Amino acid sequence: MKTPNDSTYRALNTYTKLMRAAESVTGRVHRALSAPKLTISQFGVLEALYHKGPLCQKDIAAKILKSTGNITLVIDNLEKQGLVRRERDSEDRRYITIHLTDAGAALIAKVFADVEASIVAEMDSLTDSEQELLGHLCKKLGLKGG
Amino acid sequence: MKTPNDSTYRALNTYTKLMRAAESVTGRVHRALSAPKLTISQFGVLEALYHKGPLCQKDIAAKILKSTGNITLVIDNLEKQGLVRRERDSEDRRYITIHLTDAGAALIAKVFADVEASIVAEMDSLTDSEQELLGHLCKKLGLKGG
DNA sequence: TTGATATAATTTGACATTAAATCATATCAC
DNA sequence: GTGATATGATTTAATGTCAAATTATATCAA
Repeated sequence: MKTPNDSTYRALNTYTKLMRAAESVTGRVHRALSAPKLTISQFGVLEALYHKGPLCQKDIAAKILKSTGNITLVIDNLEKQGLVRRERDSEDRRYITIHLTDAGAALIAKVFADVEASIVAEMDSLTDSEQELLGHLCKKLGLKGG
Repeated sequence: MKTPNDSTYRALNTYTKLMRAAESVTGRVHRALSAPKLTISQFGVLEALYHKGPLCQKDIAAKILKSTGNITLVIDNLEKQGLVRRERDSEDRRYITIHLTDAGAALIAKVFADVEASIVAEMDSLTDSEQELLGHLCKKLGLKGG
């Protein structure tokens, strides 16, 4: 027989497991960032530029789900390390386009490959069909609020 | 036929969906913390004290997976708000035991109930058996590294 | 007892994060 | 053109985060 308490218990339990799995997996995947001394946000910015080409800061912020004020600082730090450069748009001077430097491109190519390999290794504890199923359930869950 | 690329694609895809689901659900659950103006860490500390009783800072750090240096600051801010108080252990003066104040206990009881209700609401987009399945897959995934 | 070692908490320095305010530039309505 | 409004980037203030160094206290070994 199903009671409200059963449902509550099940929901809380599932939520906890989802969070633990996500933290545990990201924790291990992010180890690939420690050697090159990249923060997660820095990696996110480099990866966005690597896969999408030069972007303005607002678009980068939207891509990695951070505030624009934050991006300013993250770009500052990447620029200090010579991994990206800023270029003011001559058409609309409100925009600044961020480009990977050669060093930045080389670094992110290497690091992204490492991260990718590490994700594949993590997912290896599930069979193909389990992965499909997990993906399906996660999608259903994430869609809820929009 | 299965190729390495299929596997890689599937793994990356599953990983992305897992991360998006986790972020999306936590994002919505954590809205319950914005009205009482609690940060996630502050909530974690109050919740630990609420469910486990008074704890020393080292134990709190272990419980919410943060560094002890971090806990010092979070407790400072909670103390300023009158939600917790520090008490130096008279047996072993290296320890400081953190207690909820009456105000802190009242606040966390209310906020925890809200968070709990919001988790249940989130999980409502999955059936009971889907929740069981998701929990099972997450557990299997999280266990990988220890 | 004294010295080495261990442990809990704090401090420091660097970076991240957001919200809100501000600055510079662009665009739209008139 | 001028003024109102919108938009991209920056700054600021408050908090969080870690790693590493430091401080205070305790314990163990000789």
